[in-house]
Amino acid sequence: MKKTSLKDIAQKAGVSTALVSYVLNGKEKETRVGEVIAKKVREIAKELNYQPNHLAKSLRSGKTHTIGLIIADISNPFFANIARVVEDEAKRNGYTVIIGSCDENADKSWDLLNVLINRQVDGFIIVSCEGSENQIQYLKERNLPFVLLDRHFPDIQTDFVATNNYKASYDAGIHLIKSGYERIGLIAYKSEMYHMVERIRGYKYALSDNNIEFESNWLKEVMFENMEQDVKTAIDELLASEHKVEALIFATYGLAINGLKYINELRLKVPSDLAIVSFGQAEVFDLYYCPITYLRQPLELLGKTSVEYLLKKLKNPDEGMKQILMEAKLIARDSSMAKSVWLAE
Amino acid sequence: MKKTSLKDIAQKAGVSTALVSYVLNGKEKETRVGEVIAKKVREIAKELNYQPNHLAKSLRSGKTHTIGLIIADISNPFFANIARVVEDEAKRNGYTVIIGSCDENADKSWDLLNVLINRQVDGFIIVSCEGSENQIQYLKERNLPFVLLDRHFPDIQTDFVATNNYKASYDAGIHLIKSGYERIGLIAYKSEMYHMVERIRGYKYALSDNNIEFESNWLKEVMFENMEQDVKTAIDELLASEHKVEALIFATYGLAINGLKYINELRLKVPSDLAIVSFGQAEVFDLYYCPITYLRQPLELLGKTSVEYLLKKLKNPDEGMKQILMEAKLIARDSSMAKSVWLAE
DNA sequence: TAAAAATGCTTAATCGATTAATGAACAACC
DNA sequence: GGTTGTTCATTAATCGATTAAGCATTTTTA
Repeated sequence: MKKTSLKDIAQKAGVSTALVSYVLNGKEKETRVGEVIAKKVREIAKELNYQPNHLAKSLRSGKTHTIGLIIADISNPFFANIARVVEDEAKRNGYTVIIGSCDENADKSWDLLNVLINRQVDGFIIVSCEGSENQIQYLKERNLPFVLLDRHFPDIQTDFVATNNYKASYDAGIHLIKSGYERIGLIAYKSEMYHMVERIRGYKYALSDNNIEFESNWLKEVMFENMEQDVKTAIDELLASEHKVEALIFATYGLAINGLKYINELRLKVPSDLAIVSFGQAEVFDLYYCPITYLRQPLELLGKTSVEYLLKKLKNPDEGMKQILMEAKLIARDSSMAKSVWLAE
Repeated sequence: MKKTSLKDIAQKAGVSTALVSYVLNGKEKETRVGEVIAKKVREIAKELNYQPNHLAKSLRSGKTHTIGLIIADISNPFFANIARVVEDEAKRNGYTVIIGSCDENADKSWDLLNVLINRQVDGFIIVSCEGSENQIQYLKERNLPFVLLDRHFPDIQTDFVATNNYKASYDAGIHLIKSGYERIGLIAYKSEMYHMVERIRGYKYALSDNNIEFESNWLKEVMFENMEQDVKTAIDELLASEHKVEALIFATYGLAINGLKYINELRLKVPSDLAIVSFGQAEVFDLYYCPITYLRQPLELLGKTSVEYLLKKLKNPDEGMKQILMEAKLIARDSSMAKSVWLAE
């Protein structure tokens, strides 16, 4: 049995499809449809359980009520959760989301973008990956609406909703220093992405603002593609006796996971052998034998705001540019316990 | 600048849109298009960077090349990963996936289903939640193609791809018994879902096959909605002196997370105070101070196979029913270490 | 009372692609 | 020369909904 269409209703009511369309779109007033017949049409529509055909509507209107969400790495629970928030918020507004993960790969991101453009999504929310600046430029040139989420490019003027990574990282450093640690390392990705650059900058400033001279071998930048091995090497080096660090900041969730695994292997005790603060958030941090201090980003708010701004742009293409930085919150746990506390034990 | 359409090409080539359509769909032979003009059309199409309009195609053909994926709980990393696999596999076949999580809520699942039907997805892959049998029946009645993934209903004849939960659970029990544990508890959900019933059944049979008499207070069935508190109570009861268990199986990832948190709180040592085996898989299990033994389900294969079968059904609606059970693999780690080993330490 | 305005509904084009049916031009055959 | 066949291309309907324009009526206005 086929779906009921406007035509079916029109036939049954003995009127034209135009009239049915007017009634069901609440345009009876403007188009002067008779009350009696309007009521009849509505009844028949209900009776036949009429559901408008999205495709036909979209074809006509050019609007699909669909948002394309491109995520740099969906296996990261932070992103997975943000995807969920975006999906929920979009649904609340009558939009459907098509999600794609590019796995930090610009080529894959480009493919995804094309699939989504082809599907005629109305707009994009994008967590960019390294080397995808050209894609953002492309969207700008083609005048396709989008909002960057969590990551942005300072050299490209775009809307974005992101975390203040400088501040977050600075806070992490300050927190460790206040807890009595001085030799503090940072494991980050080797990347030119702005969020990473900012995390490194914040860390350095936290040190220098507290008269701790930054030592270049406290900073380890590892390759995403070779993370597991690189993190091990980095930790080995950070713990080599000459410049042994007593605390360590992980610039991402993935780095923390790999780092903690290795720290376990080495049978190092957190925080007495090595204090830890990490970006990202996940159940692991709670469950670790010594719960991990982490920077909680305003996940819900980031996701919701990005949807909100995108939808605003869709409604009004001339909407002004929005560039929002939100603050992360440091959640202090035992992994960065004040040095004095465990020294006393 | 608007997208180029068939019409634009037709105009530029001085032919009808029909001819252009034939050429670009590779039907030149059947429809006897002249070679010269065919070449010309192809060149113009390339020059104008023609991309067919999905909406128009879909409207005409009734096929959207889209799959609806309904997941019971996307915050569970097992499901998140399976969603990824499904998405990748679908993309490889030219299909786009629309994902929705119903958060184990049948009403939400129903809403999702309707959104997706409305979007005219070609078919569904569904990880069902409790109380959604009627939805499956509905799909059957309306003759909408679908494949159940990971969970299925024994009373409804459908295609499905799932894990042999009985066997997995049985294996978990056997493994613990072989490791020297006898008083073994199970924390599961209170649920009539078949996968849960099977997990309980497997556990019981493992005991009875080894002449261990099952004690009813070894089995704790908790409410999904009140998991955190219920798990604590369950563990408290399982450890109450009269019927203290020495090993514990968690029937799901979520239960394990909550359980392990509480076990940490209680400062119990795994495995000497309590040995652990869990369903699910996630980085947490590796990272726990005592790595957790778990049942690895064939995630990739489950996802891929479900897509494969669904696509087969889409191509040929009369395709026979497929009901596949795959085996989980027990990954032994320290949390279920042989009793003799830690007794000796 | 004739022109203007309001009322209630229909026609037909449109979005972009597909495809059955048809047609025109020319060659081949008896 | 008329019939049949082949080749190459066009016409027009269709998918389902939207909407500007148009067409009868009836009512109002001058």
